[in-house]
Amino acid sequence: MTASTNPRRILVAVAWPYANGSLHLGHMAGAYLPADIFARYHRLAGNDVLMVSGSDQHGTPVTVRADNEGRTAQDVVDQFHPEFLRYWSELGISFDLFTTTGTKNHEAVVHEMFLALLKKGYIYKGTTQQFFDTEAGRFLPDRYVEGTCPNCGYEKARGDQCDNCGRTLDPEQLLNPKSKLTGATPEMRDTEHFFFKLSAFGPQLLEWLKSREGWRKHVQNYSIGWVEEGLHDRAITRDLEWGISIPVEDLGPGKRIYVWFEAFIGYLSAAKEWSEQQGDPEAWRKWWEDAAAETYYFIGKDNIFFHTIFWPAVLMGYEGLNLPTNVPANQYVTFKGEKASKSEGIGDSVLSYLERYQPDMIRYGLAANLPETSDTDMTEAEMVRRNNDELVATWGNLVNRVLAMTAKNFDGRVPTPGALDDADQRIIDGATKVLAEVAAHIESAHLKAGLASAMSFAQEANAYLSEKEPWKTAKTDLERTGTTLFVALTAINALKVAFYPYLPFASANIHTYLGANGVLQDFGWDATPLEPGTALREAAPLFRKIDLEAEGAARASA
RNA sequence: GGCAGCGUAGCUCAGAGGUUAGAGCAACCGGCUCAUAAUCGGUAGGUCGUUGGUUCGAUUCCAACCGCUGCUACCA
Repeated sequence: MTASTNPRRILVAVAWPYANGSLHLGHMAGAYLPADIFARYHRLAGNDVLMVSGSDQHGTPVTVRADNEGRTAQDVVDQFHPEFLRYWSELGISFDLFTTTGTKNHEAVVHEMFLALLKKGYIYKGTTQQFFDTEAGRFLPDRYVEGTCPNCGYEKARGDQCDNCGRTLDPEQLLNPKSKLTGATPEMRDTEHFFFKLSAFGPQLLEWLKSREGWRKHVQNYSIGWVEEGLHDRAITRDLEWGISIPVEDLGPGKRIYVWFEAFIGYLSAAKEWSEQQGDPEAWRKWWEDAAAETYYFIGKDNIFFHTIFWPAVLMGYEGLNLPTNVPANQYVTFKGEKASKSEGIGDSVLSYLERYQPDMIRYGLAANLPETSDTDMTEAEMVRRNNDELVATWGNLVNRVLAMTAKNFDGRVPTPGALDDADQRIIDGATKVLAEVAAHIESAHLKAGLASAMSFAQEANAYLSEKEPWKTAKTDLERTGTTLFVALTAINALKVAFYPYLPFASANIHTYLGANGVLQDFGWDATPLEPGTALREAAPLFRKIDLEAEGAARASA
């Protein structure tokens, strides 16, 4: 409806989770929820959004779990990929496609890109030395080598780092190195690999990074600092059996493409896969090749290097595909001051939250405290508090009280307003203003601020009701009461849109309660004026108030 | 060790070279009763991590230090 005549094309690229375990709320807050809020806003604003990601099947974490449990890597993937799909469906994370890196399509796209870069001379062959476990018959990643730290003498230092003194290490520095797989003493062997000529892109990357505007400073400064230190070429193949094959024979068997070199190519292959599914195999080009298209990568802070340096360099080398418009990487959510853990408390699997709470409650709790500029701390009690004091009390109650009064005094129909006074007009204007404000915040990836703007207008609307006291005027002046409720309904009608990216389930309900037909998504990012006389539908409270102690008791006795 | 981000009210977080530093919650006082004992108004609460420096003026800029987090190139 408001779909502009010239819709922007927005690619929302979201981190690929390793299919090696359940996700926790920190993952949601770090990447998936922000991406979804951003995507939902842009769709409603009439832009062409393509939101993609998928399970990362490859990489060490998946094989580690498989080894530990005596299963195949594929078996592990087959367990967690469906679980991820459940999160998205139940939490309302609206991917256009959530695929995996195990598809034929992905392999083909990776091969094509590899060969193109090889042909251009950005990929070359080289030899390195690496520890080899003769008992296991395989090369060992640095992490798989354990030994005594040459710096502090700690005996369980890993090949990449000593956990005791924090020193970064090379595995050959370890005294008395042992394989973590078998305990055997590994030997150094030559191994041949392909390298990506990252060093060739330093100046180009630096110029690009310095010219970015609107990026978060921790993302931009960090990236610039890294490039300024000087870029080294990186091996993009590994001595592994699990992963994407190398499209040339040169290296012999037992080698695969490095997981990170192919994972980010997934953003492109997923777009292509989606296009195939749409019956329009060339559709992806509109997001990847048209320079006017915008690309946003939603990731956690640990992935910044890959998205602001490595992937852009690959794209620069390949040529013809869009570089990131912005990479609004988030910091971490900690739980009671500690980094999210998969084993306890709020760091529990997302599913355990979905069992107890409404998805909008979870979305609100996370969105209100997103780690946009620094790590944020969260507890279950704080999420419940926000639900009760903000979501239920301010927003849910506003909707409920206005609809109830309208049902009671106006037979459940939108009243016809009389003359508007200043207070009325302020709210009517505010309804338009809040949509503009929230939009501006979301556009600049200040999602927390967008939510705060919406909530703040809900408070204004509550204050307006206190001032107008429609429950009193209902006894004396029905026209005045009608005007008040009409104005309040107008505010709610706008807020349902403003809150939609954050609370899609509740907004869909409000849309229905307000007597509108069709789905909210088709009405655009504006407040379609309410038609006096429209019949409202029977409403139920939007959010459930939570008594944490009672819930705790129920859970304890369950 | 190096690099980056952060350190602001009891709690969770905003903010900015300059009139009395903000929000929500918690506390206290008052109003209202339409609403999921929800709401509205008000009061109180901070030497803005520490120490120096630049400046007419810094909590905001700079330096050092302390603390937290991440990265440090074969974990991704």
